[in-house]
Amino acid sequence: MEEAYRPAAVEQAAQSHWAVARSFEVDEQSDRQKFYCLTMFPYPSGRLHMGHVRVFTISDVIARHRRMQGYNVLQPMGWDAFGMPAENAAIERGVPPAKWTYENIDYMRGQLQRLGYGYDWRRELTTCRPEYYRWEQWLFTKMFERGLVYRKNSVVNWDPVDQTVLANEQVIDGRGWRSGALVERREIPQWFMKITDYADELLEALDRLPGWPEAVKTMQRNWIGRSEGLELAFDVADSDQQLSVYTTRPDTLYGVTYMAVAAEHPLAVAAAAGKPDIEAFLQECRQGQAAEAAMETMEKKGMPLGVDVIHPLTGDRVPVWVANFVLMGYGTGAVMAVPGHDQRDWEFATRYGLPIRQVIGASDGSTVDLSNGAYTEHGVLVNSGEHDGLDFQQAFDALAAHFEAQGRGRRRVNFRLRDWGVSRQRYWGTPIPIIYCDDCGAVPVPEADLPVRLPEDVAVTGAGSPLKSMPEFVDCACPKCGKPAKRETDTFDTFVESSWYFARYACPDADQAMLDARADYWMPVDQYTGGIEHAILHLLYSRFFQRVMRDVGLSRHDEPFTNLLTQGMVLKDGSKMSKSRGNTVDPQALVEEYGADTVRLFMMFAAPPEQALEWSDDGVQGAFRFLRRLWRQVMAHLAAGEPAKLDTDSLDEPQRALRRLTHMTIAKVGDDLARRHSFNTAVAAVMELSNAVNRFEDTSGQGLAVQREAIEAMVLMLSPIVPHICHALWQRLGHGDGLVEAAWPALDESALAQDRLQIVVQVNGKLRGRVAVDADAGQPDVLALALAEPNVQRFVAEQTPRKVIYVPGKLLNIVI
RNA sequence: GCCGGGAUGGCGGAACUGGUAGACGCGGCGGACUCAAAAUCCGUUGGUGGAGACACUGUGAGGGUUCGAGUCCCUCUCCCGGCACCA
Repeated sequence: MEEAYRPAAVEQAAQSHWAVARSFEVDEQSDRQKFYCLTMFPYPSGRLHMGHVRVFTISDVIARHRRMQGYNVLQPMGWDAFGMPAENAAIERGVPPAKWTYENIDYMRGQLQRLGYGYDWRRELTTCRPEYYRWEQWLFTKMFERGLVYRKNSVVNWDPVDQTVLANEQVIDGRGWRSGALVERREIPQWFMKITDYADELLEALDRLPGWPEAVKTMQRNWIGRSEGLELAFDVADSDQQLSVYTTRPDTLYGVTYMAVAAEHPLAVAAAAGKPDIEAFLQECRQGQAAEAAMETMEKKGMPLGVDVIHPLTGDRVPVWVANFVLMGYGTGAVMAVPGHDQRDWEFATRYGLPIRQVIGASDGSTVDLSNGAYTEHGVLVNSGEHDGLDFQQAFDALAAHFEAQGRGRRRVNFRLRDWGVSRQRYWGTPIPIIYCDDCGAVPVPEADLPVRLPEDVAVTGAGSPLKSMPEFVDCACPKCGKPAKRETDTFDTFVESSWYFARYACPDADQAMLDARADYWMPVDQYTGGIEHAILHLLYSRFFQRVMRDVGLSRHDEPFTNLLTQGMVLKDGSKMSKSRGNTVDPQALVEEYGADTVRLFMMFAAPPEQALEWSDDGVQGAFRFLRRLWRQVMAHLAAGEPAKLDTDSLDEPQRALRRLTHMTIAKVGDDLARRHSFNTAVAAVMELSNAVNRFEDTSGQGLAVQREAIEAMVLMLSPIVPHICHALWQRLGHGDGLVEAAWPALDESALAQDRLQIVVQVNGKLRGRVAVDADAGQPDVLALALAEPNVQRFVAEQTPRKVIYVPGKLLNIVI
């Protein structure tokens, strides 16, 4: 009786072997090349979901494959442990966020271990622990010293009923999720990090990241949004004030027919004094949410302020409007409107009956029609006085020089990228290490007093941060003058923790410094894997922090991640599987029913990693069936008798054919795993080899030898994906417990040689037949054979080929 | 609204550099084994026509380039992700 496949026992045995042998614990003492394989660490939401299983399995497959190729592989795991869900759980269930978080971590760690991922658990990081966050507090104080952080007002979603700041996702249809109150925009003072100081470097370095997907680099380029333009001051009529604007289209200056300012702009605020209708409009502009998507999609509205500016070239009076789509936080909070040549300005002008003036003509002299929309191409200036006839660049240069000489304007490079606001009015985060003193202002907490510990035993109510009502936290002495002072109660954006954790894994226990020499050994990350949803924010902040760490002398690297794989989301019912949407599928039940290997195999086989994967319960069965078939196949092979020693010179044609497939599969799977990250096709290729071995019934000595080679290659090639069953099969094949240390199977190029090839024959590009030819046949031989094919004859008939296209070894196309 | 991506059988997907569309798997259908079922094994499976050989047709829609287009170009539709406080 054959031994049956029992996943629970097989997986338990393999995992305890790895644990006892400390297979995945690595250090810097190695003569092998290092390979740092990392996934974006999870938020401990309670249970693993399918998105986690997908990304961790991808990374584990890459890590295990690299090990087999001889690299010294580091694969760590940790917890992005601060964040809103812990506070929400606290509000709903009364559990303190710390307790909830630590319990989730313990549960999820067990789930990860059950899935058999090859992590060095000695390096586990938990960002809500003071040993971790003290170093980001420390880095913040270093940035403070260097002038890389500052405080300014910025806008938040304000819930006027709960008297609290809301996250964008807590605003539903413009109302607070708990109170139902209409959300308002409110400005409060917040801390910012000067990521814009690095804008140029962050942009240019993208050109030197060949290991990143183009889509991600394009998104980051557009996000940084470098532009060259002109900053220009308009004089306010009947006043000594000026109104400054930034424009990338100074060539359209003669087409300005109105100006638009933000509701918070001083000019608007001043104009509202004593004018109830303007005041009412400004009030209306404060309604609504802070999210940019909301601002961009809302109805464009405005109102004249009754103030004019003087056009700097024509001297005409130009009316100033206040408009709800102009944001005080961007640029100067004011724009010059050119409705003839800017689509948004055109729509606004059309709505309010403002004049639309053409000042740009088509370069080819064709007529420009402004009745259905703006003409936004670069063209030639018209109706522009002495500047008529200039092209975009000539006009730009002429006007810039003119206004620079006048002192009224200057050329400026502008970025769409804004400084990173890191203040959050929440409890469950890293305390911002600042003390406010009436005399000394904002003072960073001295290094000796770090970390500023977050009190963990608190009651969270949902109405503001509990820190504010904790005198033992707030009240302190000014580090400079010693007078009574108040501690900052805001905490960091949780993106701060995830902007440097990758480096800390190298030296998680360092207690004298944020990073030590071990980080230089392991960094940069060789392969970083995570969700495409992080393409901009997390990845850009991490690139910024890596440079800050470099500039304060902690690292010698510019970029944190050499190669990036952005895996698609696991969707259910067409949208992202996430805790907040409540549409998760629990992998635990599947692991219990089929085992970790089945779940891993299914995730890798169901879709290519970059693509979104629409979840379906079908298919898991198929993965399980394949593993059972594989198991039986090995058992049947072992029962068939002892193979002879493989003698490649004495093989017959079927034996050579199986051997060719074995080595073709080794080449393909190696390439699929390392270069293409195409795990689904790697699995498919091994399945094909398995099917071929099943059909191969030769039990002679050499027949069994060729089978043995195929089967051992299959077990080795599948081992990164389904390591437990392969560990057990490798044992049964007589290799002991050593699979985890085994090398990737060697490719025998000589096995790939073929002496006959199949050539596809087309007539006028349509498939009409196939011919078998000698491997060294040339086009004339192939053409002669092709013309002899009856079906090809039918279509060629008496006609003379006009053209023959031959793709050597593949295809012949006869054009008639 | 802006930026990025996607769409291929009943389903997940394959086709890597413009060269055989549908590999591999799921599901379906037919059969073997079984008292029966499950499991397993064998065969078959895009659509239409045909006994068959084979032909026509087919990769979201419409157009184009090419000997040849799922792949390249243009226009459009729908879906997904991001938009700075979800992580």
